[in-house]
Amino acid sequence: MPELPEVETVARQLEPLLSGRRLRRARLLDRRLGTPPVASLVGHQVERVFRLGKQVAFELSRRGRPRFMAVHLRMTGRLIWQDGRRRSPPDHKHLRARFDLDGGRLLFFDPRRFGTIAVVDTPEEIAPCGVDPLSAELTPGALAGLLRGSRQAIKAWLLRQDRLVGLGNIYACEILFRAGVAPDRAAGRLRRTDVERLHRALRDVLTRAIESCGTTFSDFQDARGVSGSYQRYLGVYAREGEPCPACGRPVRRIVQQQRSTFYCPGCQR
DNA sequence: GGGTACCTGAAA
DNA sequence: TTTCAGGTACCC
Repeated sequence: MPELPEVETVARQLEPLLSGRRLRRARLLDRRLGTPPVASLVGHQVERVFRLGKQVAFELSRRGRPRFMAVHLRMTGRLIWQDGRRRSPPDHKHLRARFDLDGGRLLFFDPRRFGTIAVVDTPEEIAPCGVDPLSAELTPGALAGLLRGSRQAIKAWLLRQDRLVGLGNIYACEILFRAGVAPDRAAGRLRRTDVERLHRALRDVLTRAIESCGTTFSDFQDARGVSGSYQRYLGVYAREGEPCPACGRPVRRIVQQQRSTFYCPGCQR
């Protein structure tokens, strides 16, 4: 569940569940995670949970000194809060890290093992360098400035985390569809009206997706896990051959950077 | 910039 | 058996 809306959803759900609880034990269960000093956070209290780019960030503190843990879900990571009274699930398959807090535990599952965990002293050390598409900073003019001079295809450009943070394959496709911009257009060649439509589409699609708690394909549900409903609104993603919801022409799939791009050749120019 | 690699599981 | 997957680090 790993693009901006899904990460935002996870952070919002965890925030009230974890805030104020003290960390009692922290265990990494997969060598691939390396050796972030999670044990040094034991005894700290969770102050807040928030999204930073595509990462779920935890601010913890002890005696007024803040520290931060950042979890990147990558492709298949999931963070699940489990109430203290409930027993651990019998199926601990893919459990990669476990954090015991007062009254419950935070479990990190990750089948593909691409996820990462970092422990740092300041949020700047976590922060990816791009602009958050939902921040007030990203005006249409600012977006035009970022795009200027780029010869990259706009679809590939939207995936660059050093320009905008948080977009992935699903939302890059959906945003271009909403904006009516063809995915192979050169990013720096978009006209002013294209940039304005792109800016609006960024806001509209992401805001709506967050309201829907993100997109979920595999439809498992868990007590406190996340299952979104934005897939209901997807216009083109994973809809190759189906009629475009706007014009009825079949949705087309192409490959850019070894990844699928879905678009409507009628609506996107 | 674009290709390749990193992992595992589900679906074709 | 092969292909595909919501991500990104690292190679030329």
